[in-house]
Amino acid sequence: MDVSHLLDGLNDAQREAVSAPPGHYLILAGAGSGKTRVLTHRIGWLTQVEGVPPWAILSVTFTNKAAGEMRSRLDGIVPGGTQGLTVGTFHGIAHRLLRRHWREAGLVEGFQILDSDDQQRIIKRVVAGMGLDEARFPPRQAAWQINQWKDEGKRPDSIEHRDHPVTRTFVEIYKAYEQQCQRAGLVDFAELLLRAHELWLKDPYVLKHYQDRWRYLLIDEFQDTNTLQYAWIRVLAGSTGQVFVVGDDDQAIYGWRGAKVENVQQFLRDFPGAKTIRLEQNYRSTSTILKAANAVIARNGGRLGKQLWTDGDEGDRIALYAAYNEQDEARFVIERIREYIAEHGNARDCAILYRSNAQSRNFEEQLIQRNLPYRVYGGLRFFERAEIKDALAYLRLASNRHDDAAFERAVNTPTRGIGDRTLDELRRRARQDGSSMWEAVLNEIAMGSLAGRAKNALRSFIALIDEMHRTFRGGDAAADDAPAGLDLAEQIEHAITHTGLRDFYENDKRGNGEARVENLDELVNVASRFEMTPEDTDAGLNELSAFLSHAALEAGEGQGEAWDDCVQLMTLHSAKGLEFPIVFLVGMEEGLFPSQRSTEEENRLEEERRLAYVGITRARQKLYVSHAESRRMHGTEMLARPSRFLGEIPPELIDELRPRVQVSRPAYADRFAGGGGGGFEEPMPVKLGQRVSHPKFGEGTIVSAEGAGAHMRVQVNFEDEGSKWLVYAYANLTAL
DNA sequence: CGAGTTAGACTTTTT
DNA sequence: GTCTAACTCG
Repeated sequence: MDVSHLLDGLNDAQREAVSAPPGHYLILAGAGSGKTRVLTHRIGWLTQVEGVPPWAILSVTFTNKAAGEMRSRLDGIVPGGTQGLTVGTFHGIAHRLLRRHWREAGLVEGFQILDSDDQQRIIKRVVAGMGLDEARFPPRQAAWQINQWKDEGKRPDSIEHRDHPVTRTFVEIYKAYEQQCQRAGLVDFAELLLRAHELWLKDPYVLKHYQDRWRYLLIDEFQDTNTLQYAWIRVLAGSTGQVFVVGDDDQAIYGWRGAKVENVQQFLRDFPGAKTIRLEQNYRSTSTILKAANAVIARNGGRLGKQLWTDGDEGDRIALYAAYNEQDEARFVIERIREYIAEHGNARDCAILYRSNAQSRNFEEQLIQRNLPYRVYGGLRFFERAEIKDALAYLRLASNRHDDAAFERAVNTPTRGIGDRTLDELRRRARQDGSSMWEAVLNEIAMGSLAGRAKNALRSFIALIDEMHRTFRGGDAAADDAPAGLDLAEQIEHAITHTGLRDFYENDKRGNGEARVENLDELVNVASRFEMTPEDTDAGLNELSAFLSHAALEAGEGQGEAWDDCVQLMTLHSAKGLEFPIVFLVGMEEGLFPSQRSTEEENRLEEERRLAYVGITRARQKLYVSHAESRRMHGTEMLARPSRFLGEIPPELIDELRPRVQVSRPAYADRFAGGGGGGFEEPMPVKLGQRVSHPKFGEGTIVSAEGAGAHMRVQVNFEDEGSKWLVYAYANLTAL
C-alpha cells in the first residue's frame, strides 16, 4: 500500500512523530508547527502502516470543534478508513460510556446533563435550603469549589477539612448537591468525567473491556488536561495502552480552571520510556513575529524549552500604537482594517484580540459606524439562551418529572401565577420529604395546604406537563405499544405553543421578544435536522434524550456564519488554535493585560505571558499591538502604563506608529512597566476647576483634560485669551 | 403575585 | 457603563 501521502511534505520532526515505532510519545508542538497534521497523519500511519484496526484508536480533544476538525481532516487522509475510530471530547466520550453503563455507574436510565447555569441554580437552592447565608457561602463560589473538587477526583468523604468550619460547610453543600442531582437524575460536566473514572476503578470488567479495545490513545492539547482527565488517561492506558500526547507547555492558558501544565512533566515520569519530540518549525508567521514571541516567552521559567523558527520571510515590523484612550485605539484599528480591505484584503483576514470580553464594545461601535461587517466570538451560545432553555426545560420535565432544575425553570415561565411564596413552600416540602418538586406539588395539592389561587395554577401546570407527556408518546391511551406520537421537531413545536412560551415572548415588550421568537423557531428547525448517532441508538436513548444531551454537550455557536467575510473579534483565550493574516493585539496595558489580579502571583503572571505568546503567534503576516493611555473601566476613567509584555518585545522589531512629540531621551524602555507596581492609577495629576497660571496666556481655570502621561492635554479657560487646549507636559502651568 | 427600581459586580471558557 | 439579581410597591 502506498503510504507516501502520510509522510510527504512533512519535516523531519513531524515525520519522526508520525512514523514513530510503538511506545509512548510526548509531542511538544509549538504554535503553528503542524500539530493537527501530525495527529491525523499519525492515525493514518497506525491504521495503514501498522495495521491497527480503527476501533482500537481513541483520539481525545477538548472541544467539539477540534473533534470535528479532526474528523474532517481524517477523511482526507484515510478515506473511509475511520470506521470505528473514536474521536471525541473527554466529556463526549465519558457521556457515551455512562449511557451504556448507566446501571454500573449508579445512574438512572435517561439521566440528563446539567450545564453550568443549571448547576449554579441547583446549588443556590441547596445553599438556601440548608439555611445558610448566601453572602457567606456564595453559590457561585460553592459551584466553583465543587467543580474543583470533582476535577481533582474528590468526593465529599475524601475531602480533608480538619475542622475548618468554612470548608466543612462547603463539603456539606457538595454532599447535599450530590444527593439532589442523584435524585433528579442529573449529571453535571465534571460529574461525567468523575463517574466514568470511578466506573473504571470499581468495575474491573468494564475497565478491561475498554483497555483491551482502545490500545492507542491520542490526546490533543495535553497541556490543558486537569487532574481528573490525566487520571482518566492513565487508568485507560493501563499497562498496555500506547499514549501519544500532543501539547505545548507555552500555550497552557487554562490553569485558572484547573488545567495542570505539570501533567506534561508528570507524563514523562508516569510513562517510562516516553519519548519527547519537538516540533519547532513554524509554518505560520513571519520571522519577525516569531522572534517577538520567542523573546516574550523566554522570560518564563520552568519551560520544557522550545524555540520556534521559520525559513519564511522576515516580514514587516510589529506596529505599536499608543492611543490616547480606548476610542482612539478603536479608531486606529478600524482605520488600518479599512485600508487593508481597500487595498487587497478580506475583512475576515483581520482579527482583533483582547484580554476581556468587555473590550469588544468600543470596536463594535466603530465597526458599526464604519459599516464594516464583524463577528464577535464567544458570548451567549444558542442552547444557552434563556428562551431555548425555557423550551428545553418543558421537554426535560415531560421526559423526567423529577428533574428539579427543569421544574424550577418551567414552572413560572411564562408567568402563570406561581410565585416565590408558593415555590418556597414547595421547596420546603420537597426537602422535608426528600422528594422532587413535582412530588411535592402532588403532595401539597393532596393535603390541601395551598392557597386556592396557587393550587389552581399548579394543577393546570401539572395537567399541562401530563398532557405534553401523553401527546409525545402518541395516543391518549399512553400504552407503550401505541403508535409513535410526535417526532422531535413536532414535540418542540408543541411545547413552545402549548406552554404559552411563544405568546409570552411575542408579547414581551423588553424589545428583544421578536428575536427570541425567531430563536424558538430556529430550535424547531435544529430539531428537525437532528439525527441520532449510532452511539445514541446503541445506548438505548430516545430521540428526545439524545437531543437534550446534545444540547448540553454542544451548546452551539454564538452567532452568524463563521465564514462570512467579517472582521473577527475575540478574546485571546478563544483565539487559541486559530490564525489570521492580520492581528491586532489591543489593550496591552498593565492591569488589563496582564490583568491586575495576575500580577500578584508569579505563576499567574507567567500564564498571562503565555497568553501574550498565544496572541502574538496568531498572526501570520502582520501584527499590530496597541495600548491606551486612558481607558474607561467599570465606569470610571483610568490611566494605565503600557503592558510589560510590550517591553519584552525586542525594540528593533517594533515600529512606533505615533512617536511622541517630546522625545527628549530614547525613553523607549522605561515607558513600559518594569517589575511590579503600576497598573491603573487614578487619573489626572491636575484637578478640574484648578486655577492655573500660564507664562503667555495668564491666569485661567482647568475645565477639561484628556489623555495621559506625555500626551495629557488640558483645556484651560483663560481670563483674557479664552479657552485653549494645551499639552500639559509643555504648557508649563503653575497651580495657583 | 408581578412590574418597576435600585444595589452590586466585573478576567479568561469548554464541556 | 451595563448586566443581573434582589428588593419594594401597587
